[in-house]
Amino acid sequence: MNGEREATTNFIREIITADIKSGKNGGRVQTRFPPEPNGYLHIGHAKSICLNFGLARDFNGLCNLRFDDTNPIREDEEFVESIQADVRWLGFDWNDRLYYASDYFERLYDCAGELIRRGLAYVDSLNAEEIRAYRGTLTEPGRESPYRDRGVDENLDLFRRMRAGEFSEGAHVLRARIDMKSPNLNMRDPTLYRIKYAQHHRTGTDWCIFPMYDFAHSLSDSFEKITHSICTLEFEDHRPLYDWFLEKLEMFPSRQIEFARLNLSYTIMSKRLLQGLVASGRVSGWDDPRMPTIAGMRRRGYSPEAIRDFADRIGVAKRDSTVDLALLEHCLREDLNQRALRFMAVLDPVKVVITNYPENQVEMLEAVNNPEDDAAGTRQVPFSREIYIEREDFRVDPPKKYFRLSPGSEIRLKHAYYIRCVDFFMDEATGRVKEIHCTYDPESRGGWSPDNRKVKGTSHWVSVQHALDAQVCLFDTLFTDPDPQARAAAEEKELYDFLNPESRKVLTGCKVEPALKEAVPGEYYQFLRQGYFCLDSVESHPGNLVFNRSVTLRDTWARIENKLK
RNA sequence: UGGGGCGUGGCCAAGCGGUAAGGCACCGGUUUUUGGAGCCGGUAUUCGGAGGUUCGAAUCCUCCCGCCCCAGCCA
Repeated sequence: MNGEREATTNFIREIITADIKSGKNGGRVQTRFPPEPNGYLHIGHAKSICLNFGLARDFNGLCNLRFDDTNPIREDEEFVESIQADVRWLGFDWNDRLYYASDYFERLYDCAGELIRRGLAYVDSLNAEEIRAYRGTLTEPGRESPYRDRGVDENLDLFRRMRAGEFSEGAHVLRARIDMKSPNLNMRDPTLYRIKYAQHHRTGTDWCIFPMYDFAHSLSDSFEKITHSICTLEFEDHRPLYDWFLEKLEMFPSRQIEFARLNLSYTIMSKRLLQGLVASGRVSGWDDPRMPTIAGMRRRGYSPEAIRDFADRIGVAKRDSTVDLALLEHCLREDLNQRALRFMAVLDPVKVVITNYPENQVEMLEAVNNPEDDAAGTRQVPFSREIYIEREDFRVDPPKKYFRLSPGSEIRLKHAYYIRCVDFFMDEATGRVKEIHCTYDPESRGGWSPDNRKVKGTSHWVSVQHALDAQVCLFDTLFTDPDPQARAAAEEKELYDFLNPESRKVLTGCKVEPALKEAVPGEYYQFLRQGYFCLDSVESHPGNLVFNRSVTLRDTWARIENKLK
């Protein structure tokens, strides 16, 4: 990973640095990214991925990929595949260290047995409601289950029979015997195993008992000799339990460290809610370009470099925070500005006839592919008597400071000639401008004039007879409120009430320069003065170009015009 | 009125007793064949509040206030 910005230090790096210095774990650093395969990865996961793999990279360590697949009814193979594809696309490699918690089911079962033998776990036959009632509340201690003092042999037998499928779901659970009076609810005899007759995506029907997160996660980390187990803040209360298992079982002491998950303005990060958008058809799928998912962002035209840079810039801390979407967009623009090939595309075309330009003449003009990168070279763009320019680049009554085309004014056509507006025609029916007549200055070929006169405006354009038709999707934020969840809760409304009806606008009849015929998915393009675009990997087909706008360019004029109002 | 965390500019975030980094956003200027990009400059007398310790506190102590998380056989 070259040219990567140096991430500023953070409390986790300090902990690791101190651990290495003190010789803990022999100076070894090993982390892991442990997704549950029950949905697609989103930008919040990207933060965690960059953190875990980044730490391993920077401290000469390793980072494992481990699927936390202990709940068969929510998990699916589709997600284990998408997750691997997304992590790889982000630029990280787990080599041969791909693990599944389900691969540890036998070992976990043995550890549970050992806990029973040590008198630290028991089979409880209370039902779910009873267990909840016995747990107590935040302010009242819990009560011990009447089954809490079953003997070791009975517990072992019951647990074996749970595994053997002798009981129905909910009949029994295995619980740790810790402290029903603990102020930390997680320590009030937490459930370790529950019975579920469900098809598991990997173990099929081999198992009908499944370990709970706390038990499986702690031990899995230890099995893999994870030195620093990094998770989000809501697991802080689970740490005593995480440590309890490893201590009681005398296992490798992985250390859990918690950091604040990412929140991003104008979107949501909850897997459950994202799933809801997909299921209800409010978006086209997990990879809808408006989704904050890795798949959605990839399809939108985000680069892995931009996302990694973003992850480095937002930092890692324990404070709840919501990062401004503007920072993400900035990271994308900064990356794409360096590498995106420039093209001209007219999204809302209006025809211009250059009345003094010879009919039937076509000349090829040289255009720079990327002013930020000489190596990108140049291309030839066809010019002719009739061209399209952007409708908003012409005003019958130009406002102050407007220096684009208007009756009598002169502008530069990028890479081409200076043109001056001599006439225009309205469409009676729509009241819109139908056609503009201009004259061009033959001396200004290439966009310069011998007399060095200044033209303030430069417009992009496309030759009518050479233009390619294209469809362009313009995206805006998925929600209208920076914090739609909080807003919905505050106003007792539905989250969906704050979906942005303008989050996706489809433009048809756009005119793009002929070179774009060679456009391919996965490439990044800049449409001059408009923004960064990419070919839609799903909708676009040869002869039917569909571009997605990844992010706009900064638009100073829009800002000025807004202020004038 | 249980426990666990967190409070530094609009949004992130360094800072770890020696007198408030950096980024984004914003505002100026400059430059420009993208009103893009670039470049230069500006924006916290102050670190949730109040006391205290100290020659000196965002950093240490005390109290107060605010926000987040926890009562799944979810992760």
